[in-house]
Amino acid sequence: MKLYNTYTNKIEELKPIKENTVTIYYCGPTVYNYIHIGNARPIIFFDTLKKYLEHKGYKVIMASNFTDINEKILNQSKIEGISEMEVAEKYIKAYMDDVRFLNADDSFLKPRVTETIPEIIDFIDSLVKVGAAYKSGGDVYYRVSSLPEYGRLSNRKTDELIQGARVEVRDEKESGLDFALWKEFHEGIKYDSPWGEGRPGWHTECCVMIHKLFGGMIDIHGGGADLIFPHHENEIAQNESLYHNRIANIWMHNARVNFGQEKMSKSLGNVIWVKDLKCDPRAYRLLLLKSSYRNIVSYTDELQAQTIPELEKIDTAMNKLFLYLDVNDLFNSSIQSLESLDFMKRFDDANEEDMNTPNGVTVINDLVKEINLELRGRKDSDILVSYYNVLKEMLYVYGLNQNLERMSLENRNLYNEWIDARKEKDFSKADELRNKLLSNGVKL
RNA sequence: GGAGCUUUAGCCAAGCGGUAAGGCAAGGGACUGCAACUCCCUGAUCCCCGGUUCAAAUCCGGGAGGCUCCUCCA
Repeated sequence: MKLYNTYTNKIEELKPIKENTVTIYYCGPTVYNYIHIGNARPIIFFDTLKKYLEHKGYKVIMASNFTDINEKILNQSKIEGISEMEVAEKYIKAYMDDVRFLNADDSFLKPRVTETIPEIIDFIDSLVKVGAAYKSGGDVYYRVSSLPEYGRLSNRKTDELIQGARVEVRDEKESGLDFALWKEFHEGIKYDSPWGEGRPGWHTECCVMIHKLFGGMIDIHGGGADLIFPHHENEIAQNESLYHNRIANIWMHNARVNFGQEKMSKSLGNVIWVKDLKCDPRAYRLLLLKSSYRNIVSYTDELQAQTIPELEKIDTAMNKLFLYLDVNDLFNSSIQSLESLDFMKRFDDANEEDMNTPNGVTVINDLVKEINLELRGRKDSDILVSYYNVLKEMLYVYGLNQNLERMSLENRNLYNEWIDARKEKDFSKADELRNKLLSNGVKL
């Protein structure tokens, strides 16, 4: 499949390092607060990418980290009056709840900074030894000047960065571009190191975790586009200095979610927490899938409201089809009709093109229409079964699937009575049975 | 000041040189015991001005909006 690579600014063919296996890592949250619907975009996107690759037969190993030690966490612990560890635990749990709420697979690897400290210290130590980093006071900094190609990912030249730098240049750095690998720290959680008591800097953890988990280069490194500079640029720099590679063959970045015309961010305070989403979370997923992951989405309540009937239409078709197969005992067939294979191919073709989910959604809509026509018309069993199998697969890949269960024996009897009552034009009895079925949770 | 992205019907949106997908909303019709669902029909000189080409929403130049990054942020 083709994927847009931020590193080369080109759409490239995905060529897994190890045949039939794709390794993915994307930057996870600093766990000091709940996540908002913009933070949910990488969760949803990479979950979708993973499911698509699995649908195509790849084994996917995906990891996403937790930054569980950080000054924000320390601040939050003071606000909440609990320890840093407790803050981290609380928001990791909340994050995982949100992941499941968003119908994303929660089985990815979840490395934590606090579980990677020895490796991080070794890594920094090695960088010092090769001259790519230096100690200054109790801190250690990466020496950007040691890497001529610094800035490749974000298309920046170091002299321009110096001109544009708005950060105050701190005396302890050789250059304003240098970034901290280790910071002297004497409060809260702290670790002993060759440079004294302190904490690791933010940019080091990801490359160390990747190396620890995967033992070398990975296929895809992802994250929000905001991380391209400086975070990912700095990750690459450190890795280049030590391992002489760029960590991942393909760097993928999802665009942000705005709140209306504004940027949505915790610091601006205009956020919608995932846990506070009013609608079915699948409707939010659909909202995102209807746009390319590389385009900014401007979230409004109106836009969200618009996707709700769209999801309902898909659900309705699926429910009707499921009910029909249930009542007629047609689930056992694994027939794939030519028609359904054509839909599947169109769906795959869309996703092969850098995860063109808007076009994938179009295929789902087209299939939904065909299902409705078939259910209204000839009701060919083979076709209906194969449509079901294909739609189910598509909805699973996009995380729009529901958990449908077959009717109980009791409901099935009620259902048959309902059909009979309608045939006999006993409408009051029919309505009664219908209400009973609906209250029993049967989707008619 | 530097870098980049973006502008397609009321709204979302695809499109990557060959004559504008799809969805939502709206209007009209069909189906239906009621309700819901569903189906059919109706809509765009692709921000503006030049240029290249037999052919441009698509390429080039200029202009005007909108956005982002260069600073913690997915």
